[in-house]
Order: sequence, then structure tokens, then C-alpha cells
Amino acid sequence: MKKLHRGFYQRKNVLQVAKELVGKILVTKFGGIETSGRIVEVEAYAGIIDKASHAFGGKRTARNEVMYGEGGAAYVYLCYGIHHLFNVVTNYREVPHAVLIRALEPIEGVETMLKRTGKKKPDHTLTRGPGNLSKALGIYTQHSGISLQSKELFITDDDFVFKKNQIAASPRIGVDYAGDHSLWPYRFFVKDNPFVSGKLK
DNA sequence: CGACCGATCGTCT
DNA sequence: GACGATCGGTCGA
Repeated sequence: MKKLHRGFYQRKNVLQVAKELVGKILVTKFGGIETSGRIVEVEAYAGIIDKASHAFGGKRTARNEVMYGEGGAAYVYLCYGIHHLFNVVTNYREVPHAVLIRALEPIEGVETMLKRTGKKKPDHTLTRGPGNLSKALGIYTQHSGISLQSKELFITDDDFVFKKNQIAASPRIGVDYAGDHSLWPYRFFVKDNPFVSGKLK
């Protein structure tokens, strides 16, 4: 289990980082309790040229400021007033790229995840979709800006790799407002994995 | 099945 | 004052 180093995140090609994040393990250890899951779905957001990104056009606000920091930090924001969406900031300072983590396969701490989400059984909805996974791992907007080198929130590599033909690309979900950019194939996911969100199959 | 809808609130205009 | 990088429930076919 190797914690991903800063160099993994601080690369220029957000699509490359997004693809490589599929198969890695997202871990939280809040209050000494570990919960983790293998990443099976992500979306890349390509900064100022990407109409779907919060940083489109160089827009800079208190909320998205962490996207302009150096790669390797968490960017968490509240969506629809309910869901806390977890992103990984990539690239270098002043280049606001990010990868949204959309689904996990639970590994560690399923009991804790059930407690946090209020679900009864550990089915595929537990960590399916960005809102659900954040809730299951205990990630909230208060964690926005913290480094992924921290002891409480980080991503590891256990040398597991999905085969190339198991990974598919598609347009991103829920970004119709981005017009033509909503068609960009910036979503990467594991085929036929029950934890992957979006329409079934 | 698919379409629709309500929840809920921080952020930006 | 409007609007989400969502989710889960309901309703009708």
C-alpha cells in the first residue's frame, strides 16, 4: 500500500491523472476509524477552457480557490444544498484542474459507512455516485483544501490494475449546462461494475 | 422501466 | 433571488 505522492497529482494532463485514479484506493481515517474503497468511476474537469468546470473562464471565488492551488489537495463543495462532492486537485499552482471521484467499491469500514449513510444493507448504492461516497467516507466541505498527504484523507496504490478493456470513457454526467463541452468524453469508469453511477449498464 | 419531483442551502449575481 | 458536477422516492404506462 503506497500513498500516492505529490508528483502523481502535479502533472499537466488531467485526463491521464483521471484514468490512473481508476483502480486506486481512497482512504479516510477520521477519528481513528478507517473507511476505504477502490475508485471505479471518475470525471476530469479541465479548468479555464472547460465550460463544465467551476473554474471556466478563469473564474475565481472563495469556493473554488483551492482549485488554483497546487495539485494534491482535496476540493469539496456542496451540491444542491445536500451533497458534498469530493474532487482531487491536479496540475500546478494557478492551473485549476480537478478530478471528481464518482464511485467506489467499498473495502474497509463497511459497518461505519452504513452508520454514516443510515443504510441497512451494504448494497451497491452505498458508495455509488459522488454524493453517496462522500457521505459513506465522512467527507464534507470542511475538508476542502486539505492535502492528500494528510493522515486522515489520502489515496493509495496497492498495485491492483484493471485491464485496459475493462475501462470505458463517456460524456460526463449532469453537466448539460456546459453545452457542447458536456459531450467531452471525460468520464472514465469500470465496465459492468455495479457501483458505477449513471444509467444502468 | 422512464419521467418527474422535492429536499435543502451555500454561493454568486 | 436563482441555481446547481445529486439522490431517492413516486407515479404512470
